[in-house]
Amino acid sequence: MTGAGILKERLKLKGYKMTRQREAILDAFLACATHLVTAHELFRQVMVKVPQTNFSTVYRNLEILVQEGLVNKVMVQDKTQAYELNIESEHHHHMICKLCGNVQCIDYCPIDNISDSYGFKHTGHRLEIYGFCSECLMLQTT
Amino acid sequence: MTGAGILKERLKLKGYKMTRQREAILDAFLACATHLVTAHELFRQVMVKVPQTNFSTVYRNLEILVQEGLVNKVMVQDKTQAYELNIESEHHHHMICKLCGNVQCIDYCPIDNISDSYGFKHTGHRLEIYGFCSECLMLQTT
DNA sequence: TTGTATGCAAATCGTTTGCAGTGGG
DNA sequence: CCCACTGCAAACGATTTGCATACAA
Repeated sequence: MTGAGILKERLKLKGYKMTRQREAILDAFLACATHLVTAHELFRQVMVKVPQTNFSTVYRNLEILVQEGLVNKVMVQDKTQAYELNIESEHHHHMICKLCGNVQCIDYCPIDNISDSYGFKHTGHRLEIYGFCSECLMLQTT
Repeated sequence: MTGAGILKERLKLKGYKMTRQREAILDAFLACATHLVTAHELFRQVMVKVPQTNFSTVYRNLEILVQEGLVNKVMVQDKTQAYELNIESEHHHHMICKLCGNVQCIDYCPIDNISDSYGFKHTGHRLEIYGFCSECLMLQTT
């Protein structure tokens, strides 16, 4: 197990039951959780494996993941809500192309030691970098 | 003029007509645009001056401001859409309290020279710092 | 006068909720 | 068996749109 079952394990430990729908949702989430996932993308993927799954089931399970702290609910500019894994080793930020909307991850993080200025206790942060990805840049110059 | 009329001027130059509602919306926006404003906050403020103003008018004007590049449409985690002035001199970031939701501005910006790595052309960014504000921290320790 | 801007009401979209039935442990 | 989980349908809140009217230029 490459950690692929990490969400299932955590939920089982917490006493959650493992239904077909939930399992499909967790699988689908892990399959694409290196980047941001919307509820709709997730729903679409889940439907492939467990076609009767209901949209509200997806939302309810996402909400459980958020409440258990396993997943962050996240907003990307001009988009709908998205979700990402909340595992320390996964800390990273995003570069978002303003033309094609493509999202790249970067490990670089300049915020590590900004904490606790202004009497504010820093527990986390979110950084998004906007611009143009290399593909779109090339298309423009041709 | 301290720049208070900057939005009006720009829109007039572009050929937009200046109605009472639009004027009230722009005034209200400028009055609180040092921080993030939601459409609802704005609507509430506009209603004080021009009570018959309709919600869709507020939305339509915000959309115009966004399209003219004068305002950024922005998402803050777990909140609804918000808007902020898009003027260079206003560049700053936010610290958002996870308890009371209070938003503080910080001028500090660690991102100035991250640009253009990974073949990505950096044109802008968004940084939000989450944690607990001093008031909430005090309430917790008492 | 003329076309832009507005008010109103209805539509739309994403998300949430109540309730009755299903099924995992 | 029992309670958590699901499906369904309806509610909900934020935002958008169509259309007839009002008003700035």
